[in-house]
Amino acid sequence: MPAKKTKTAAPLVTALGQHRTVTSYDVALRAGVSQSAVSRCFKPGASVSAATRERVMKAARELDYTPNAIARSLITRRSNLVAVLISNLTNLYYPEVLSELSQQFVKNGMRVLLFTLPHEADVDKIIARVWEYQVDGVIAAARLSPKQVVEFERRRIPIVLYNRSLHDKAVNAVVCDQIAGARTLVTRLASAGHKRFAIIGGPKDSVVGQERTKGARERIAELGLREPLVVPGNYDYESGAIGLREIVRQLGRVPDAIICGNDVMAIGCVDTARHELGLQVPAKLSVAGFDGVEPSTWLSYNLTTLRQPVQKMAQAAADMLTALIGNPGAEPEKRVFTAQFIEGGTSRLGKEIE
Amino acid sequence: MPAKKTKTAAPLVTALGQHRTVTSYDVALRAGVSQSAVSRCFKPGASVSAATRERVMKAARELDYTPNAIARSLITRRSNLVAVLISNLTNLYYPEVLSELSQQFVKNGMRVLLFTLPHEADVDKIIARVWEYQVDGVIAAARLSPKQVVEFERRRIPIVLYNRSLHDKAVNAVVCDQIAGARTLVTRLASAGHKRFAIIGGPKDSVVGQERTKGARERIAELGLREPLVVPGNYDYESGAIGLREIVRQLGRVPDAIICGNDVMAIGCVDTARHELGLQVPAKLSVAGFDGVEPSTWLSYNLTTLRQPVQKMAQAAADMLTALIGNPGAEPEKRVFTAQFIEGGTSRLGKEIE
DNA sequence: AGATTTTATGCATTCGCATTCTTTTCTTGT
DNA sequence: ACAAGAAAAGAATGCGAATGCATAAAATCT
Repeated sequence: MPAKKTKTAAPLVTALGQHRTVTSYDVALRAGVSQSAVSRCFKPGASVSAATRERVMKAARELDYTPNAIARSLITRRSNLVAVLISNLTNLYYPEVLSELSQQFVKNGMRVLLFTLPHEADVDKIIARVWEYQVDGVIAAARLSPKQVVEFERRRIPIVLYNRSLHDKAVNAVVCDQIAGARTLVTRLASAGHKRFAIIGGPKDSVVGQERTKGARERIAELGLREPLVVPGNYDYESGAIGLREIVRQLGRVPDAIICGNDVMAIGCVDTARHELGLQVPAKLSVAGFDGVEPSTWLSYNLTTLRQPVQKMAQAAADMLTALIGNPGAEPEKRVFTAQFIEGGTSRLGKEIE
Repeated sequence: MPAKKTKTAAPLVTALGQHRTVTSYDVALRAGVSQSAVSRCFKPGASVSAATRERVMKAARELDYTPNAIARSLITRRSNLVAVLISNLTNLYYPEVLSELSQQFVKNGMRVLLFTLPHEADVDKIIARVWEYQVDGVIAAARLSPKQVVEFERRRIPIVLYNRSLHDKAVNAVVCDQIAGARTLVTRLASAGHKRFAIIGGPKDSVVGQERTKGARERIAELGLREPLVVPGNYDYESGAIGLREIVRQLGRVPDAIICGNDVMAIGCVDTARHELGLQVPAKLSVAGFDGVEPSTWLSYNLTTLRQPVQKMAQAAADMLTALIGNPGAEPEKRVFTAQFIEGGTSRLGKEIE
């Protein structure tokens, strides 16, 4: 019969100088208690006497013991990891989101596993990596196909979409009302006398971009104004420049106002107008964007834009996901925020036209 | 005597509709092989026959089996997690770094565990969270005290500092030669006739900022020019504005050139000069920054700056850390990169002064 | 003081997978 | 056709912590 598990543990440092990690068992040995006692000392609210806790904590400190979250996850089936999927950190808007999300999750005792999805990359392959880590939940601030979203649900991983949602399916999401925002923008510009609009839209696969364009077109139509020229963009500075040139070329003239799918394109548009085409903004052309990123507030631009309440939205997303993790069966919920209209200085908003 | 482990596994879906996760054992059962065989099928280069691999993979596909990285980490003692510590994602410079790092690590088969360190927060507390997850290594692109860095080494967690290093201790680091960059800047400006310099420096605890200031002062002194006024800054837009006002106030005049500790402050400085003080840049004042972030290239600024080779640096950092993880005993190495001087349009560099 | 409840502690087992060791099966040479 | 060696598969163990269960100790009640 093999000997019962002996009390003499392996040494922490072997003859070769390799180090073992300190385990709860080592602490137990040093404190003269059982491993379970040590475990309980690190679990808030567990039943341990003050004396035991004292001794265990002392031993733990002396050995520099830190509970192994990996081992813990294995048995509790909770990794306390949240995957955050983000398309494009170079997008100015996303770092802000990520930063806020990170803070919120840390506050809720969760850790953020970051997945950046470069456009070219095989998204499916990267997503596959998500399963492996048994994340408790996912925030998706990236373009996922409906199929991909459904896949998360099928695997019972709570997912909250950030600033996007699905047309044909109820899903947890935190969004900003893009259509309302775009309509406001048009309304304000139109009532200040703008008549000819053009739009530099977002990429085809961006629902947010589609909605911004859609809202603007709708409102323009409602107001009986001429249908705007819409050129595609890519959300980057260069797209704003190219878009403007294209608009001027196709129209053969400069429109009253250009609505851009985001701030960075608007900035590119303003710069190109001023520095390349010699067009005064806003005197000869009004430009507006979306998002309210920091550079939009810089004096050179002072952009007319719709600022998204990023902080509130990130907090909502984090809270929503945390709630879902506690209660996976909940009905999908969609939290809609409203963007704040920033008047800015890149558009004539005081009836100055004509 | 208790019955030997029976072959009939628990059902995947219980009566209550709760789902178990699919394990290698489930796959084994379905494929009619042992659990070890399944394990081997997912280990490249392991000894498995083609027939077995076929059947196992089929079963795995049918059950949607994904190996549990948590369990794997526990036994292999490799989490394949890398912690990335970043101060301030709102800093424009860092998202680029993070994005590159993330790509690189994913390419190397590692996952990024993100830790953002808000300035106010208790950094030690956040760092404590790093231990728990048994990360294989750490990239620190945040202000850590030497004590904190040493703590990582004591715990034998490989760490690579990004864009910072320690004065009194050899440590793995990827940096950009700030002093050389600053000297180049001064040299170029001075040879174009700039005589009176002022500096908007970085925060006191930023080594990078200190070096930039130091390099500039040194070179200014060497050239026999008047000692520059140095005002402190915080790396943000507002600091550039405040810095400029302060410089003008203290000097009672406008200097020939202002060197700013980073691009965003330079942008704030340019904007304030142009739009608030009515000072033409570069005609009346030259401004230069550091980093080469995207907005520095925008037409409104076209900033004179020292662009850091972020991509190369991030790649170097990722490679260095990956190497360290494979070979923890290696000597600390410091990889120094050189910033690229971007002439830009915010400074008179063609002997146009006087 | 004895009975009963409450609180602490320990034992043994478990999470899912990798790996060592052993056994079985398959090659291949003679 | 059979032995010897190689290759493949299986059984068993353990990574480090949490937890149900059983028991011991302390606290409360009668």
